[in-house]
Amino acid sequence: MSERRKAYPFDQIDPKWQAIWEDRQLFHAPNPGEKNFDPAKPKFFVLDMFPYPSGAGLHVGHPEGYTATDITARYKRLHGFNVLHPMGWDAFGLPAEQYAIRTGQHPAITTRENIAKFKSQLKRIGFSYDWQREVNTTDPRYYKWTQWIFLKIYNSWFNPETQKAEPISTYRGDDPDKVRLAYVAEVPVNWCPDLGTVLANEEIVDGKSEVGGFPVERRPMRQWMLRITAYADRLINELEGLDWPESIKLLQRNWIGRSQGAIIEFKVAQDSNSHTSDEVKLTCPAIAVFTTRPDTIYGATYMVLAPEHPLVDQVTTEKRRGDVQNYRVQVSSKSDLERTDLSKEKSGVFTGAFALNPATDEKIPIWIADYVLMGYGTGAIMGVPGHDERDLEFARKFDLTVMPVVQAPGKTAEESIGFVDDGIAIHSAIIDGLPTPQAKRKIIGWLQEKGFGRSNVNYKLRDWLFSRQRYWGEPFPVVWEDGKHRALEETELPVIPPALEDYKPTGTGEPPLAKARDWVRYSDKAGRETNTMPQWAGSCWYYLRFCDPQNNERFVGEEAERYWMGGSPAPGGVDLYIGGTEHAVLHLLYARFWHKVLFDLGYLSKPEPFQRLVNQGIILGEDNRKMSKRWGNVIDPDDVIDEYGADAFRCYEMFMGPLEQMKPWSMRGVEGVARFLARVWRLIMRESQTGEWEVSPAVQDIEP
RNA sequence: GCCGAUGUGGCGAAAUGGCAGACGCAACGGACUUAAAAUCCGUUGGGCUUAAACGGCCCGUGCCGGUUCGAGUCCGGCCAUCGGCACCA
Repeated sequence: MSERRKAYPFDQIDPKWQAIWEDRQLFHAPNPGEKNFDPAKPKFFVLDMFPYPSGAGLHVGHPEGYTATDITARYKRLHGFNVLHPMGWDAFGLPAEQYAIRTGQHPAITTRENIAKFKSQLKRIGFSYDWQREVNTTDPRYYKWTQWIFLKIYNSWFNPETQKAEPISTYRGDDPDKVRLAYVAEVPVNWCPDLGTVLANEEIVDGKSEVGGFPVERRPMRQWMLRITAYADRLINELEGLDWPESIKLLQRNWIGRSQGAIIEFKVAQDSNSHTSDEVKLTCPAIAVFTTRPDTIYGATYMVLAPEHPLVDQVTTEKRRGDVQNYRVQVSSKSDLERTDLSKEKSGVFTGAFALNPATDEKIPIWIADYVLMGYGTGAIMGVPGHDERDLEFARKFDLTVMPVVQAPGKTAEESIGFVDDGIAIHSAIIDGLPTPQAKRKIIGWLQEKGFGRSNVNYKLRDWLFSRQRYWGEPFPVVWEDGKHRALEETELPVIPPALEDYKPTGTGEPPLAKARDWVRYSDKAGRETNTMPQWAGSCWYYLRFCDPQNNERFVGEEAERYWMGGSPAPGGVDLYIGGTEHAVLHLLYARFWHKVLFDLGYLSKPEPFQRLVNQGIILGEDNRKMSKRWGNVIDPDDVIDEYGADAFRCYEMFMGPLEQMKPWSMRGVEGVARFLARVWRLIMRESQTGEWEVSPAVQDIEP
């Protein structure tokens, strides 16, 4: 039984043209200085979010965005652009390492095999990538430069005067280690016992690890941090000129979470403490709070510290010490997840201490409660139950004084309780009668004058926790000597990880690299840093490497960078970047941060990497559920191409509906597209008696 | 709770403010075939008019209102679904 004849002979067409593309290297984009480079052509940089080459191979979601960029690339080439359309591999990562733990096979081998599979699948679909520019983040020739960029970050500080990163040599203070953009800190981190590593805030979803969904706990550990908070304002402001979906810009703005407000110092009332001594008076003079509503200070009738606040022990009275300790233990035993889950109901305990409201001079009680988070602001708040929902709920539960100090339009003072928007200040002495914005300005001025406070901007964004206790990642180009860290010289790069027999996490938080004693030993006195960088490191700059992937002298050549990333008069940077929304606050924020540091240091032409961003939607299974082995609804692109060919596959990917939308796969839809293509084919071709395709007699040359 | 997106046939969907439903799926009818599959051709939003066909008419883009000669499209207010954030002071 011979194979059924294909209505459209894609089995002949696909390989024929793919071989021709390959032979003639038709999709290679020449760099300035290369032969065939035409300076008259404008450039166009079309980028896909490069994949992690997993063992499972491509799924139909990958080629959706890739098809869209490929169409754009081909269109732009035909319109006379020099088009940079590259592909590569974000290949450091957990699955290869976990496979290594199970089988002992080195992750580099697994990675090489997976890349080969991905690459052959992409070629079969017929994408017009410039394969001469392929990059792989796990290649020492690539991560040498990832480490080099880390050195640049380490050897820089953020100058608040210029609002720019500068070489650390320009820093005039006494201890440069305090201001480096890469620094070591003992901080409460997200420790994931199942993964045996710490994770960044951005990698935690609902109190669980984004990868694997394992529980995450807080514990203090010594870790490498990157000072991304220094760039908070620029990361918000410079979103402005970008052609990105509004929703993604918003996600980033919210994640950075800028709030304009004031820090106000509340003195602890001296006679409030039964065991008050001179010592306490000296060591515990005031508690700082952050508020966005300094104008409501006359309504601050109590104060709350986070249970973990360092001053809790000092202010708590002997009588209340037992209750306070119990509450703190109770809170600390809850995971972050439980803490937010059970948070509907307010809880807290009185410390027995009182603070002085600087505006009213009234004594107000100091409580601790877990609705105040140590990680935000100063870890302490002034409670204004009249004009904050949470404070009102707390005050009602514990019977604290509620006072209206902002009058809502058209309401009486009493009716204005619970009003949280801008209104008119009442019962507020010096700011009485002022609308909220003026009241804020005036009270901040007054607080500043009296030395009680100052205006302040606060961010939700935390510094980026940059070290991982893993094997399969970039080693840090850092050594430790006498308890101090020291960066290696550029000439010592790349730092290549040691061969290991056993890749297992130690479980203690000590990285697996620590097991390689010989490797760790750098000199008689110095030992290597054994943490590795997170997977995001490689993807933070891969688009730059695509501009000049084989350069051994520099992370990217100056001329190549200017040409592909500069792009005057166009806005510059990557002209079109397509990928999923899942990277909205991860890759897309981190990459912007690195880009800005390199820009400040003079290595790049433009402050932003990705000018235009489009998010593709998720492709669901035929049953309208997310594709997953569990549901058995996963579509393998190879199967589709076997049956219908690359053209039908690609056409269907684009035919399904708007790129940005979430939508279900349909095999019948693929079939329909295939029939459509066959009709187009037969407009020109017909099958002869012997079964050969020949030009239809209906098609004739016409004399011009 | 806050923010964002979406809402059009039986289904996936299309439509610079200008003939709503292109294209595809499914369904139905037909051609080819001994027959079926495959393939090809045709019909297909709802209703009325007509013996039937042709033709003609009315109603239709979640709901209510507005702007406009004209609204799926623009504006205001609801409702529903999906997604993100969520004690952020």
